[in-house]
Amino acid sequence: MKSTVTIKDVARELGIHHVTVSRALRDTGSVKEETKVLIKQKANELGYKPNRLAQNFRNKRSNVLAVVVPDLRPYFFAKFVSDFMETAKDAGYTVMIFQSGEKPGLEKDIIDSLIGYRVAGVVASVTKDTVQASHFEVLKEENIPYVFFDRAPKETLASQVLVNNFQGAYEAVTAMINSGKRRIAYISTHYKHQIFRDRLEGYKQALQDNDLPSDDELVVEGGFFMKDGFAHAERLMNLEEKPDGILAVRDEIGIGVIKFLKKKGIQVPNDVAVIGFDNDPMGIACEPELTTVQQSIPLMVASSFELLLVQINNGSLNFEKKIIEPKIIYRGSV
Amino acid sequence: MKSTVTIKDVARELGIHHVTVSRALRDTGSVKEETKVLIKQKANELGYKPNRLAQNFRNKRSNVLAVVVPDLRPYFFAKFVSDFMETAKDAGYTVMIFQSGEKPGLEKDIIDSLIGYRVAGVVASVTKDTVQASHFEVLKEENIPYVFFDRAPKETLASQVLVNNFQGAYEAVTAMINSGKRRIAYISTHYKHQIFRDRLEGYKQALQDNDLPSDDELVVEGGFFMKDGFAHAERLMNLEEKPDGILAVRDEIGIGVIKFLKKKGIQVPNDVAVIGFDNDPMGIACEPELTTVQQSIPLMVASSFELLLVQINNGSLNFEKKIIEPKIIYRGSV
DNA sequence: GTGAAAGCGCTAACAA
DNA sequence: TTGTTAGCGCTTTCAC
Repeated sequence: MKSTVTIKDVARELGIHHVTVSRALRDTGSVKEETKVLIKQKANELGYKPNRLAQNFRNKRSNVLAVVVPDLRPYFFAKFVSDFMETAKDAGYTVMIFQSGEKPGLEKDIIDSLIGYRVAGVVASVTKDTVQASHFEVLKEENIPYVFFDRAPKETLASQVLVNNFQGAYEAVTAMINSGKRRIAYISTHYKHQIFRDRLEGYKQALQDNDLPSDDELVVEGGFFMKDGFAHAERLMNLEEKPDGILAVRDEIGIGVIKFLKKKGIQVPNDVAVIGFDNDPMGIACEPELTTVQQSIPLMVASSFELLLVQINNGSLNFEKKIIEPKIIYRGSV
Repeated sequence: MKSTVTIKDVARELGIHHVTVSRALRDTGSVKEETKVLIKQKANELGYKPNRLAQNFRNKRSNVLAVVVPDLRPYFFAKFVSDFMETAKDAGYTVMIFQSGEKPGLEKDIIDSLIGYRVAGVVASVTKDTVQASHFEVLKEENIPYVFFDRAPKETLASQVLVNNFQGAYEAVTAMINSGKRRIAYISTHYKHQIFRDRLEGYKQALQDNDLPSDDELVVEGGFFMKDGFAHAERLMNLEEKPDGILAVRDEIGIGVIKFLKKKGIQVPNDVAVIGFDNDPMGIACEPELTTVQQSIPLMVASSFELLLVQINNGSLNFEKKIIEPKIIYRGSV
């Protein structure tokens, strides 16, 4: 049971001072090339692993980045986190992930604990009920930079990477109109959050620009999953005047819609067109394959990371807003 | 720009010793109830956040658990990690996640860095090419407990939570036989890893127990995604003697198979039955819905966590093997 | 019940 | 180029 090796152990073995070892291992200060080689060799031989806890503690800041998402399971977040981790790793950072479970209270606790870990920076997508940014302000006090992606609080002076949701919805609705649809519905999850409202606005604007009336009974909200899409579709198709196109705020909901329509023998896209958001691979599993509004995750990751790194390196917080333009992926449902 | 608050700040404000503050905040040792209340109040007022870096450093061990998975994106891993994080959080642990990208070399680097963070424990599912457990042994030297889940190295003396893959495949094949299928194929990802081999064995055994011949050309391997399932299905259906049932090693592959069959106008399950593994919600998106072999993730999480915690609390490593029995979720593809 | 002392492993700053 | 000193914030041990 060999106990943990420290720089002092390495130093003792070599009959030198542990500070020299520290310098050599980090390629800092000046150490004779010869001793440096010797040190690295010996460190390796003894199986020395730097104690990050001590390092980070001493440096008053860790090399850990925190990512806070509502839920890790949806493909969009899983993919973002996965890609972000790769990017961070390549830059020498380790990532801690936190799930707020869409609960603002939990989100606040997470932020508080993040401070305890003296993370180097935070990337967050807030819960759908997070309107205020107040619980993020403590990060500012601690001088910990943070960047919002995809979902940001309504008013915040932090950097953010957002998707042009208005445009995404606008184009999706326009695509359906272009393929001859005239009565288009919108299924949202809760409206509270800006991104869902932006989509709603884009939807309405597209109708208006095409001289199509907007009908409140075609705008429904609530839920997150296939079953919710299924239920909403049922309600919509029971309307006096049925829709001939449905925009779903998430692919999963869109798939639920398609499943309902098919069950009722309604043709997709001939009778009713469907478009979702997120480019979830699940959309390829369904039949017909779901047309979707894609938000480039690699681009969002790159931007988020960049905006964060600038702040970390400058040691100052700043405010920059980056808008990602969405793109419609045409498949079979429109 | 208020600088960080430490226990000394709290102590000074109250005119007491910082050690007393430390004790009060952790409810350790004996502190007069009255002062304790005062201390907590003041700490809260000043916005004191314990410096975890210092705490963990001083304690020589962090309250961080590491989870190492090949890839965070597949639903199985995303869900496991998500659930595991919840369980860990409730027990006061924070989680660091790492992706090995199915690369054993990277996996080794991850383990090494984990030691630097003095994590309290590690839960890992190894890459499909990890056969030896040698790079995990360093954890043993550092007395860091670890548990394998789902995929473990071939020979290891660490605790593990595995699924009875033999049984899962056996039952899946039996189910197809019971519904009248006689010529059943198996699409695997690589064979290297034990879990995929176990499934192969279960497949073969089921054939044998039903006096059905085993035909090598019905066993194919390679790939991970829908497109791979699609391609394999194409090859299988071009055979002289076509299969009437296909067992896919992953749901995504199974869905690819179904997509191919439907494209060719082959009826599922009437002409060909399909069963996958993982209970990926994606399987519900496809039509017909995919019958699948489910491995209870909540059970795996609970077991993994428990096996890990026992070791952490005992301060000793031990070896326990927990087998989770799979369950077939019947949907429409068989 | 509270305080004083010591030290975890590391690195910045200064000295030689 | 190398060594010495000091201290990060916290907790354990021992003394009062």
